[in-house]
Formats: sequence, structure tokens, C-alpha cells
Amino acid sequence: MTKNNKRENLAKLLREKGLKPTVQRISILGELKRLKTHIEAEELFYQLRKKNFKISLATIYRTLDRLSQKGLIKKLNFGDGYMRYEINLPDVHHDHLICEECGKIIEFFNPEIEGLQNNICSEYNFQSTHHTMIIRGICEDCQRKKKVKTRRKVNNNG
Amino acid sequence: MTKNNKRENLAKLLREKGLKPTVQRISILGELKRLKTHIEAEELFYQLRKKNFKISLATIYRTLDRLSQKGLIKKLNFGDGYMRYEINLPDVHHDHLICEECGKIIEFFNPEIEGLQNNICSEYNFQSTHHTMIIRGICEDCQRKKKVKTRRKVNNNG
DNA sequence: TTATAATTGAGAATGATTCTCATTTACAGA
DNA sequence: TCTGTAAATGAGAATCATTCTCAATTATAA
Repeated sequence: MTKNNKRENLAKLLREKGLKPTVQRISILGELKRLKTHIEAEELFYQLRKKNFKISLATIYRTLDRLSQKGLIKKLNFGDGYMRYEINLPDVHHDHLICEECGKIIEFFNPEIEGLQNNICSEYNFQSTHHTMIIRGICEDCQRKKKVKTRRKVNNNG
Repeated sequence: MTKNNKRENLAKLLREKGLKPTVQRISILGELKRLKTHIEAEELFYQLRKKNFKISLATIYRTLDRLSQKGLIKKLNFGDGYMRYEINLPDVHHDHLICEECGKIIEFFNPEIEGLQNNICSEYNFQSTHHTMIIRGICEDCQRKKKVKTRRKVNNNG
């Protein structure tokens, strides 16, 4: 698919959602589609700059909000002070494990949990739009590193 | 139990966690224990002011961070711009449904989900410290209100 | 082509949270 | 009971991601 075709597809997607397909919106949506993973507004700003696409940070924030209102992207809050954004592929929902040592983010999907969440919503007559589940802790790598550190400490003290 | 007994118990709790039991810390912990539900830093500030307890906002934030580091309270992020804090009763974990219309927060607990979360952690060799699950959507009341509004609109237009 | 409503850029404003530093406090040891 | 000191606090300044403002630009319907 040519570059122009891609951009025309994104424009169509925006029009379908009632959004004017401006260069800025097309570029942001395209970049999120290319990157696939969650990204911060400022990081997106630099990625676009690197491609010589000049855009205002205000526009980035405004556009990201618009796109997530329309369900084209997801706005994620990992509780570390900034929002992240990722393309919303409707059939690929996932949740996150976040390592408190190194900040690594692991994605996972569990259909049983999804089912139980639906049960809870019925129970409370709650009409769910979306949900997020975050498990915090220490990842495999960091657990290993910690063990090594502890062993050293013991050796030094003894 | 007398007021002094209560305060002495809280002081003991703080000492056990290696925290100096200052009047400020005791008051904050006591207030969270009394309120039971999640509260914002600023709201806590006003609650304490109302009781004629003068305290600096900086101390509130510092103390809440310390208490949550030590596991005495929980720090919650509902993604609306401020952190909430609640007393940590170790046997009463719960997750949250948040209404996007009226902001209401409903607490729920589901042991099966907890179990599945543990499975996921084992699968990834992830050592979990805590987790949060937030389901966003529209609560029962707001769904009803919306239906009424829609009906009215139809009537007006027709 | 033109009118107009929506969008953008640049930088100022916001506001929850953190930082700074002088003052105060809890408490171990004398 | 007093004293030294490391930790905690108060007040307000600083931070910084995000939002707001408003003049200039753009997409598009007529």
C-alpha cells in the first residue's frame, strides 16, 4: 500500500467518526498505528519532530483526547504522572503488569477475567464502556537482580 | 475506648512501621480510619481544618506517601487528576466501578478474579505487590436518567 | 470562489504535587 | 530532668504535565 493510500485510509477513518481529517490528526493516528505500543504525548511530539513534522504540543494533547473520545485510540493511566496513548484495535484488549523496579510494562490478556468482569457489571446493572487492570510488583529480571544483591550483602557483612 | 487510647494505638502502629508518631501522622491516620472511604489530599486537609487541627498541605502529602509506602494506607489513582487515599484493612481488598456520568464510585470484591490474577502472576513469574482494577461506564441511576432524557428529546422533536 | 465553522500554533495559565529551608519536635543518652 | 541531634513540619515557592486563550489558518459546503 502506498503512503498516500495509507493516509487516505486514515482520513476515511477520521471522517467516519465525524472528525475533520487534518494533516495533524492523520499524522498522529498514523504514528500510533505504526508504533502499536503505548506512548506519552511528549514522546509522540518528539517522534513526529524527528520526521520533520512540525506540530504544537497543544494540538497533540487536543487530538489525542479527541481520538480517544471517538474510540480510535485508548488513553491509559499507569499512575506515574503522565497519560499514555495507544491505537485501539478492538479485538485485542489487554491489561498490564508494571514492574515497580525498572518500569517495564508487560501486556497480558485473560478471557476468563473479562468474563468475570461482565458478570460484575450485570450484577450492579453497570453499563461498562471500558476497564483497566494493573498489577504492580517486581518482574522476573528484577527479582533475580535483587537476589544477587542480597547475596552480596550477606557475604560482605559476614 | 477513650480518645487517648485510640491515639496511643495509632502511635503504636506507626512505631511498629518505623515512623515517628507525631500529632500530624496520628491525626491523618485516625481521620482515614474514621472515614474508611477513599479521600483526596485536599479534602483531608479541610476535614482536619474543620476539627481545628492546623496542618500544612505539604505535610499531608508527605505523610500520605509515607503511610502508603509502609502499607498502612492505599494510594489510589482513578485517573481524574488527583490521588485518593484510604485506610488499608488487609483482609478487605476491593476494586472499583466508576460512573463516567456522575462520578459515583462503587466498590466490589470478586475472589475468582483475585485467583485469576494470581495465576497470571505465576505465569509471568511476576511478584505482585498490589493491583487495581477499574471498570468505567454508566451506573444504574444515570442509565435511567439518560433514558428519560432521550424520551423527552424524541417527544420535543416529534 | 467564498463564507464559515472547526482546527491549529504559540505561549500563557492552571493546579495537583513536590521541593526548599528555617523552625520545631521526638526521643536516646547523660 | 536536661540536652543534642536527626527527623518532621510549615509556609510558600517551584515543578511540570496538561489545558486554555485567541489570533491565524484550514477543510469543506454552498
